[in-house]
Amino acid sequence: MELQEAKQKFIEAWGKLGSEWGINRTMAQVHALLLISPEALTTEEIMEALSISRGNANMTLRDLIGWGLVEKQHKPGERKEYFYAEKDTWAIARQVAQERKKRELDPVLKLLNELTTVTGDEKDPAYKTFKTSVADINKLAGNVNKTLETMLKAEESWFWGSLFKLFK
Amino acid sequence: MELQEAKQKFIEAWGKLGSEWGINRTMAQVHALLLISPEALTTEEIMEALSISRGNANMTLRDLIGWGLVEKQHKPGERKEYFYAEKDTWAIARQVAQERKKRELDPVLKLLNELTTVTGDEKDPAYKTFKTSVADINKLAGNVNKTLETMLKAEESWFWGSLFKLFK
DNA sequence: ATAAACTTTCAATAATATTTGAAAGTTTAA
DNA sequence: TTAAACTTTCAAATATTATTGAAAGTTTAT
Repeated sequence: MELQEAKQKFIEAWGKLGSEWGINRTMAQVHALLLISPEALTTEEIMEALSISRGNANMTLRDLIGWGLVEKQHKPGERKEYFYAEKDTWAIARQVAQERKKRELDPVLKLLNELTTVTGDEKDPAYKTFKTSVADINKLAGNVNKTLETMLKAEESWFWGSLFKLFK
Repeated sequence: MELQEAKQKFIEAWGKLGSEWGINRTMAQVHALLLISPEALTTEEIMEALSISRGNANMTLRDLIGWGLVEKQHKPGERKEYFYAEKDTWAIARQVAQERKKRELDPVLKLLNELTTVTGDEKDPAYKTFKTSVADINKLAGNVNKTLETMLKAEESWFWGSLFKLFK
């Protein structure tokens, strides 16, 4: 396969994967483009490469910066802003995990904890089932949370190394 | 908090979480409703409880069955179909992980492997960066894949027990 | 102060995803 | 068979989300 075709497919696949996981397709594609680019790119170049508008490129880049996946760069003597993506995959994974934990898991955990205080009639099956289900989900969410927290602190080698030792 | 309000909030939160992770909001809500219901429910009851149309209820239930999260039940002497959700949270987590792995991770892994065979000029920075990035992502995806496979086989107690020992 | 170079905003538009509801299909009982 | 009870389908309508592009805003150099 030629580089040009491979790039194309990679960007497409990354975009699809992103959209399947609730991440804007364009955002994933811009990220993919920057990931495989050795140099930082300008807004113009990104617009051109992905055929998107200036407004879209601007907002998407801002979001990516918000996720901690991309940073602005300035070249001496130039007015233009350049955008560069973190290339360390483990760092990317941690960053995404951290953001989604903060934005989505934490609020749910908070609510689940509140829901465990629900009052009702112990004889009522609806009440009992509700309590059990919520308690159960709460426990799993707590476990996921702890695992993520460990992962966020961990070095890649330590994390996978330990996991593999565990899983033989 | 009263049971009625708590149910409401739970269904809402589950729907929101689902939509943030690329799962249709209604599907997540129907799942939530069944999760906290001690009895199997009919299509009518689900339509009523969530104010959704018959067509929507029918399709959503079919999808949930496709995900292995809900099953049909029949009561003797009745024509109506009843729907019941698996209540074991660990089983749900495994089921979801398995489906998403099959539908989304596996195809990406396949593509990534193909992309590692890209040909090009070793002196070309674009080529080198592409190869490195893809190889790196491929490795991480492989690790995630192996971990999921282990998780799919694992018993809950063993899985989290081991994880906690590991993470002290 | 002015203008060129560049970035940001956001109302309008387009694209995508979800939902409806009525008709068609199926199954069961008599 | 017939009809009632129930389920499924899918084209059309609606709702949601993403994108455009031109105007407004900002910064820098002269």
